[in-house]
Amino acid sequence: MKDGKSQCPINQALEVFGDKWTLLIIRDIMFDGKRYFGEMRGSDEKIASNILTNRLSKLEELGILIKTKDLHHKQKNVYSLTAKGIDLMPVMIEIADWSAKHRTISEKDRKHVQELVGGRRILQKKMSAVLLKEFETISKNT
Amino acid sequence: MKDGKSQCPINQALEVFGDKWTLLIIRDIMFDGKRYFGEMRGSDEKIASNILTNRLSKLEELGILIKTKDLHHKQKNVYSLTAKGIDLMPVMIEIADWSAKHRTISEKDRKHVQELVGGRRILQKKMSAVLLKEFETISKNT
DNA sequence: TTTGACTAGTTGCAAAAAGCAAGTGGACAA
DNA sequence: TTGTCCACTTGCTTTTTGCAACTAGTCAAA
Repeated sequence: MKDGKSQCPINQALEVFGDKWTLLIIRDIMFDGKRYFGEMRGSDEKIASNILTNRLSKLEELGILIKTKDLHHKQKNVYSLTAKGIDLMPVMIEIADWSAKHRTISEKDRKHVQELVGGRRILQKKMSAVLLKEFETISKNT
Repeated sequence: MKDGKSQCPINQALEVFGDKWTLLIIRDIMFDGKRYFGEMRGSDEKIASNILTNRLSKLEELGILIKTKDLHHKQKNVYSLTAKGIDLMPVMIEIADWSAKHRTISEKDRKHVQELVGGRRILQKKMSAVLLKEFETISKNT
């Protein structure tokens, strides 16, 4: 235990996403195809812009996402998941599956979760590959 | 969306454990065999007693754990996971697996995580069954 | 049966984080 | 050049967290 912080795997993960907002941002990019600050700001949960700025920069520092300039709109940044971020997909899916079983969610989401869980291997790999390709493309151009 | 709260499965879950402490408490019970207030208070992360009280009662309200009296020590309470809490095991294991891959954890923990992930079906089912039996026993006596 | 340690909490206060609304400065399109 | 959109920033209030001290019931031993 260094810095008074435990090295327990659960605690190590919670130091990254043990808060109300971080996983919602990752969800926006991973499942909802959002890439811009404004798109994420517009999500249902209505994150405040200062918090969003804070979380995006933390996630960038941690190497979970990368920020690049949009080529067509200079004032816009594109946020994409890195491999480290994409690897959170199984976590996200298990969380969603638990919610589908024990919390109130919409029928549409229930179906979506079922697909992800049922076709875990196929669909999940496919989605991961798409995201990873995007990340690699971006990495090359920077 | 009711009460301004989104029904997204990720958000629904985060309303339960989207904070720094809740999953650590569940870890203590699920993997570390802790059942008493004092045991959890003594964990490496040093949760404050008022926060622990607060989280335990929230988790009880949510039906994720139940609080019963210890028969041999009247002043002690026993906290056990319900089926709803036990169902968080896949989430916990995926989180631990992600940490093993991307964060700093001890060799001992790494091995433990490997066992859990590798023998997912067998070991996980076995552990779930033990916890569930404990829960059922307790449920009958109350 | 008194003593002292242990139990699960509670209380009060200070510090940190979150939430809100308004503002900023650069880019863009007309 | 004017107005709009963009990603933030700033200042302030409210909420949450963290800390330390305290309480009341329980227990085991003297």
